[in-house]
Amino acid sequence: MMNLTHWRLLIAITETGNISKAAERVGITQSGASQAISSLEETLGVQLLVRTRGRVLLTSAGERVIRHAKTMVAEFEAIKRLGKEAGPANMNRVQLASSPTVCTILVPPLLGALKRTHPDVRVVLLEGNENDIASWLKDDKVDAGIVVNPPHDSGAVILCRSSWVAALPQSHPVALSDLTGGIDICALIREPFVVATSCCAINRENALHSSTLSPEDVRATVRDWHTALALAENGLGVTLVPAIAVPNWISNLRIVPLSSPIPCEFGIVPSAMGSRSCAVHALLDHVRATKVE
DNA sequence: ACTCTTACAAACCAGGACAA
DNA sequence: TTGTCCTGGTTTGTAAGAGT
Repeated sequence: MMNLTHWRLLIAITETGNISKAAERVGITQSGASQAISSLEETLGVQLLVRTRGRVLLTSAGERVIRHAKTMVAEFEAIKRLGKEAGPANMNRVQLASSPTVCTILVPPLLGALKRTHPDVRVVLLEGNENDIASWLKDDKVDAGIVVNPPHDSGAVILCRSSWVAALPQSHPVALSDLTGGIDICALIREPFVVATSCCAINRENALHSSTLSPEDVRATVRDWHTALALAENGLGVTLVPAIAVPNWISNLRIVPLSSPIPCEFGIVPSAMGSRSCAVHALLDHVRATKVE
């Protein structure tokens, strides 16, 4: 007969090197542990441990068995977590990943409106960079994530549409010129440049990628659009950000649309786990029902 | 000799399976 | 639903082996 206690005990013995301590750790008596291991060895028909006075060691068969035992116990713990996460307390919970910049811009109004339409849905926000968000979505660590220009096959629901705009210091020679009709991105990339990668490092779907152009003189590469704007405001260079990322408090910058507009979409992408969650569907339905700007 | 650790046996208990 | 049987685990007591 084998059960999880046997495997936990075996793992504990290899970690403590001592049957008595291992027994204490898994909550059985020394005698019970000794008998349990003997029973395990008898059932498997192979010796798993070499008992010496100072230390109990694994045989080569034991080494092979313990690898499977650890997997088994880990899988069982994962199943338990799954049950806990799917329990009544978490049925209406959505873990939503987002970059700090997007959290600032899009998430507060989204959550405010969601609270009115779906007061029972509880959103837990997780801030991370774009790599974190991609990894969390892939590994089902979150239910959904906000992604810039999500792939069409990702099941994303578009939360917001915007377009890229140039931000230039007020005193910049280009900013002083006639920019009726927008600014040509080719002219922009010859200027000292602040590159903002926020949310765009994964699929490179930023304005520069869309235009297949590279700035000639990169003065800084930052993640946060607000940081890029602050650097531009202080004369470090020009930058490109989505129009919705430009806050009201910007005063020393001239914000100019591109002469050839490059669109930018923000979508909520559900993870595999999230796509099976009622709460995530409620969130996505709410976004679908909301008029996208 | 003493201590520590492990192994073993016997009695007992708890829980599950099953039949009535 | 209840009683019986079986299985697995615990406790208690004891013995053996090895280190100090």
